[in-house]
Amino acid sequence: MPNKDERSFKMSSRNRILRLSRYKNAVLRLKSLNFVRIFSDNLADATSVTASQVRKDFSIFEIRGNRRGGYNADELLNQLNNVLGKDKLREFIMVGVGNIGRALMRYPGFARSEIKITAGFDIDQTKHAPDSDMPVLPMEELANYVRKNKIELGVLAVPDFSAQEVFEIMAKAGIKGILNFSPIRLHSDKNVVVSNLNLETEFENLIYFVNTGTVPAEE
Amino acid sequence: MPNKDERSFKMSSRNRILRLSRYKNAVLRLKSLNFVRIFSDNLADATSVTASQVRKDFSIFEIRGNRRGGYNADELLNQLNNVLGKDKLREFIMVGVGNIGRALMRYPGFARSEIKITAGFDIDQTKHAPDSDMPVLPMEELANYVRKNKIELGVLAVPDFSAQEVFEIMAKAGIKGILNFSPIRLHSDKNVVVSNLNLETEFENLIYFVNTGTVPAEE
DNA sequence: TAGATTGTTAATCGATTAACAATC
DNA sequence: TAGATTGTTAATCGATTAACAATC
Repeated sequence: MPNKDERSFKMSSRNRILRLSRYKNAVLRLKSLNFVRIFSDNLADATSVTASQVRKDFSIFEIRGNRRGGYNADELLNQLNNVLGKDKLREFIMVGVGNIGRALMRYPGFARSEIKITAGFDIDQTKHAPDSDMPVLPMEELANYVRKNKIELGVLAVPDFSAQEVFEIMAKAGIKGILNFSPIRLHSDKNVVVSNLNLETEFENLIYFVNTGTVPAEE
Repeated sequence: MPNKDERSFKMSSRNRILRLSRYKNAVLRLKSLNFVRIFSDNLADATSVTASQVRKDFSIFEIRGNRRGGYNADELLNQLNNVLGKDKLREFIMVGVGNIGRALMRYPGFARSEIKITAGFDIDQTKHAPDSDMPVLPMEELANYVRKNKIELGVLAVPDFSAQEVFEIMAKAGIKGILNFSPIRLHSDKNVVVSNLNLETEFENLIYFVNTGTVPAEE
């Protein structure tokens, strides 16, 4: 839990949070161009939304600017990072060290961010590497590792036939949020938030819009 | 282009198409349980939407059932596959054969589907493997390969600093649809459909919903 | 036929946008 | 101060849901 008040948590749609991530990325880019003040119009242009939408989103998270002076770039970045939980390091375990799992463990894009995958778990003992600096451990050690290291987040990247079973192992171990790359759609109960990312579905979506010659709405 | 009439193409939202993919996956599962007739209520349960939503989605794509008898499982699967372009093999090139690119090239989930990555391209010559059955070729050969093999679709998985440049190479070569895994948001012009999938953003989204203890709406 | 389910229309809900008063 | 931009309210738009007549 971040240090902010419970009051500041708003029930928000997935799309709104996705936009906040994009604003954050745009602010990073504008800052690298030495912007000190950023206007809602700047962010609107950079992320292809309306300026009204930007101000509305900010307003919902009580991100306040300066009438006439826009938003201070540093402050804005801080506030967005705060909402997105980038105020401190977030540690993940990777469950399933196959193609996708291994790729994510090595993904350099996380290096600059506050996201870190600290260990992998797999049933295949040929993949085990307990002494690596990013260790791969047997599934049996998952619960213990999660407890000892106070891990709350995990990525699930196992084949379809074991997804449900592995989900339950993770939930039982106390994992609170799972990013699910398996092709099985998992349903979150009260205790675990699940975010499903189905690769085949993403490909199918692109194929549809290419076939029809239409353009999908911006996410 | 699929064999269907232009008239049958509806301008549709990304979310609607994502739901069609899910219905399709649910139908596959129900068929494997020997279902012959499928009701809108069955799909509603299986995909966590309302039965009204299912019928509305079908109605928009002129997928017709039988009053009283629901939808014939085989017919329904066919019609959904048709809309989603799974009526024939779709060939992709992979541009950027790093962690993510390689993982997708080897992803077994595509084997059963009508999605195939036929070749990879990379500037790093240590990655080149022109004689492999899934060849990795130099970037210089991309345009030629695309033309010769009539490729329309591609995955972009290069680092941020080269994303824009590589996008333009792909567009110029005649690629019509790009699934973009790079952290740079690309914008589609009239000629190329771009679908952006930002991994960091997906992680941030999960983190937000775990932190706030709220549950994201079903996509 | 009687009963159940579709297909579609109308009602509702939520998200986006426009407009503008507040104010820096 | 005059002018420009925010923050918020009201209007619009689009997507979801409810309801029910059509019909198998």
